[in-house]
Amino acid sequence: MSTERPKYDPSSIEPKWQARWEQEKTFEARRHPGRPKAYILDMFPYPSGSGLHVGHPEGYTATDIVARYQRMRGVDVLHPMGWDSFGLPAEQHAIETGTHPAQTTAKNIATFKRQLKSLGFSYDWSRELATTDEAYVRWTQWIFLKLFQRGLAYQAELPVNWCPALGTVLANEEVIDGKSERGGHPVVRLPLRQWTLRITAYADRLAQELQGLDWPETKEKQVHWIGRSEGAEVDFALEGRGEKLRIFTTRPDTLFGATYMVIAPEHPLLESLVTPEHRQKVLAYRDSVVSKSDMDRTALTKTKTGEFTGAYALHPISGARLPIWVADFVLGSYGTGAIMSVPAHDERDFEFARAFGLPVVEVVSPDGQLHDTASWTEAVTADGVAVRSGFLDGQRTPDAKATMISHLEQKGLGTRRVQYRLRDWVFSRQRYWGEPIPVYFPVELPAGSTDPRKHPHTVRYDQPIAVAESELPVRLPELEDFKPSDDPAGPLSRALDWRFFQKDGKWFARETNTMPQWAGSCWYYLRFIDPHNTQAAFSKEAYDAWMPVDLYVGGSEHAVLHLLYARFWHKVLFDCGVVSHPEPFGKLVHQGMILGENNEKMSKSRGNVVNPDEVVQRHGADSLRVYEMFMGPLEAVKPWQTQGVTGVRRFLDRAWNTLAFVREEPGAAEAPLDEESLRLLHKTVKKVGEDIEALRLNTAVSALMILTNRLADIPRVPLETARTFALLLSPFAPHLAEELWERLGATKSLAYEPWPSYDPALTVDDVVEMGVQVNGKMRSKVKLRRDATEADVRAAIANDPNVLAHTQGKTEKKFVYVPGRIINLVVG
RNA sequence: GCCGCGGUAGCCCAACCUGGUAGAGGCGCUGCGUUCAGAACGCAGAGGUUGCGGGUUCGACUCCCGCCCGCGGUACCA
Repeated sequence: MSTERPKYDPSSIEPKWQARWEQEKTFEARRHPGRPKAYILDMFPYPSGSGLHVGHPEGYTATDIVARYQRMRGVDVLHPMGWDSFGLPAEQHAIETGTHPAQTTAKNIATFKRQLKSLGFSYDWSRELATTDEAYVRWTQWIFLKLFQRGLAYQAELPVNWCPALGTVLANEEVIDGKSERGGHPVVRLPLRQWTLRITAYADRLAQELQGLDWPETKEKQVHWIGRSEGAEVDFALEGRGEKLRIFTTRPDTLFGATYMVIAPEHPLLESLVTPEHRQKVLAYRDSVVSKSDMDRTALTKTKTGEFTGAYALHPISGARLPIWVADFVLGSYGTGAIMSVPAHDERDFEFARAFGLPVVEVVSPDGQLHDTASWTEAVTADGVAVRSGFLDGQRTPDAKATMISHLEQKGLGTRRVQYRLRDWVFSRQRYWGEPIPVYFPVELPAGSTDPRKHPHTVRYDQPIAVAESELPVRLPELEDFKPSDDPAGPLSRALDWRFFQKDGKWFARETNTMPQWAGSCWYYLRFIDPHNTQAAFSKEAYDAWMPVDLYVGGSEHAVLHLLYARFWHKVLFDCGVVSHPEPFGKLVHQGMILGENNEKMSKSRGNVVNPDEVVQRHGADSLRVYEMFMGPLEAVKPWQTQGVTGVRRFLDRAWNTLAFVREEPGAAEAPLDEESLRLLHKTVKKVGEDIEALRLNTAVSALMILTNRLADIPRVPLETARTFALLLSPFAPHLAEELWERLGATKSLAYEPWPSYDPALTVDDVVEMGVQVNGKMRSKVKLRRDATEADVRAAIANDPNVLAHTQGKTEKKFVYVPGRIINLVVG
């Protein structure tokens, strides 16, 4: 063949087209009146120091394909990218090297941006933003003030995991066996003033408004996380005391089966109710538990532990004396931190009762008969009929619950109550590299003190004052030293000139806690619609033009936290009238993780990390993109196969060799396409379009491969066919497609070229081969027109020896003929 | 334990939604062509009791029931 022809060379084609797109601002999002819009969003990355890994381009390629496809269909597309750039690693790096986190962050962003650009994604880079930008922080703080003004941001004393050696507060996951995961330093549980967001006020809406969303199983995860349970709060009198012990139960119908009470080790009444003779043991037990993190408490305690306090509660109806125990399986942070124990009908209570020899009384019976619990090996938790329960006797469980609650409410002994597993969101971090919380407090100076930076003073944390909107953003102070101190107030407390200021002759102190990394990602999708607005977070026009997000793709590790937090903020903004949809993300897809070649999670320590830069260098961005889509279903977890990339590279090579020179062939413009190839072409146009819309990108690639193989086989490819192919390929391998498009005679980018259409009549074959079964077993095949009649079929198979061999001497019982599908002779 | 997803050729995966000839595509393997030889390329080919057991049906990878295995999430939330 003509050896003069250039080979497919992605290393020259790809930079050429990337430069062209950038220069011509091809992908700047513009809204045209009357056109449909699509807001196609990736979860923006945290720009880590190690750069992009092959997992990033998976979701990004999928959205890019959809974005490019939609543009070709005449849809206005918003497809932005930015950086979730606050975060611990940059701060940790600062502590170790003294490099300012802003510097590290800028450097990492530059690397990420270069890598993403090398993959040819069609982002509108003019909308790039970073959560660390002051212009962005300003509006993050503005939203915080909205929460604060609505009473949804409040301060509370909460126990945290404080590690004095590291000088930091640790997440539960970072504490193992009472020691820090990193370094093994002791960790103490310490109550600390924290900003908290009242997400529980939105619990029901967050659960219910999931219903209309096109989301995967993530919806169930969120519902479970929110964990609504309905029940009652009941007050138990304490023997010999004025106070009551309030408990929460979902089974008020089992009240008569309560044989003892259990309170959490952190219960406020514990100290005062424990009797002198039990005091020592109870307090020792409490101390042993309280120092543990929640994780350890729940993970390590398979067998129940606890102590009797010596105190008794009185049953609100029967007046029976119920011993009060303390045990760590009762959590201080859920419900009221106290329970009534009904061992016959609750697994945990049953276990505890057996461990400590407490009585088990049956009050719910499957058959209404009375049973002896002595031989029971487990609790009966199913619904049944109330027994040994006075006025409830004979009632089914649901009725008994309702009856008991009304009774309690009537007598003033308890109330109906809905309880959530979801807790309010601890929103402050004792860190430097985060958004300052835009709040300050009055400072009181005792006589003789004039300057809180030098003299003793009291900060009135109980009187928080919102920073005026006009003064936003509150910027981070410059620090030389990012090291934590032994003060849990965090590094900002050392920036005295920043922290303390005077106004109208009075001293005030700024909040020294910062926001968690989640804050910035809670609303970035809103800033993308109007990223340069200096008057507002975004304009109403921009909102109406682009919102809501039509497709949101990102990892399922964010299924609960990020996606719940963002929805929460959105709903608050909805209530403020700032946004006009109750939900921000219409359709959500989680891409599956890409494993290493050895089928294990990619990690440096396993030595199985694939670097996308190397793949791009070797085979080009188009090969990487197409391979990642071809690996398997987008949502599936799948292993990397280096040989697979080679296979895709061969496909692109073949496409190049088959199509790049079509125009130079004499007579290409008039060359006819044989009927079978024509049908395949139309089938492919149909399938690729449908597959993109359903995000079945693996099978779309496969369809393109089939078409390529066919075109490579026919003697001459017509120019129009080659042009159609380039358009079909372009969302997947945009650089190669643009290059082909140009070689086939175009002078401008194909980015807005109309997506090819197809003739439905050509997408079905009129002659099909059908299987012929006898009694359901395949015996032969026959080629017939799709619209063949039963008589045609009978004629066609009448003399088929393979069929006759199995029907000879038998009588036909049934003749099944599904046109285009199957023929089945049932004989006997 | 509970919830979710999955199990098809040596490997990655189609076909399952909507039952109808088990195979689209890629990798690997075998043979042939090409080559001094290899790589690349081209052509041809082999390879499966669809995790197991039962049910429904003329017909089950597909639908239903029960189990086994793998992965992810969650874990004493009263």
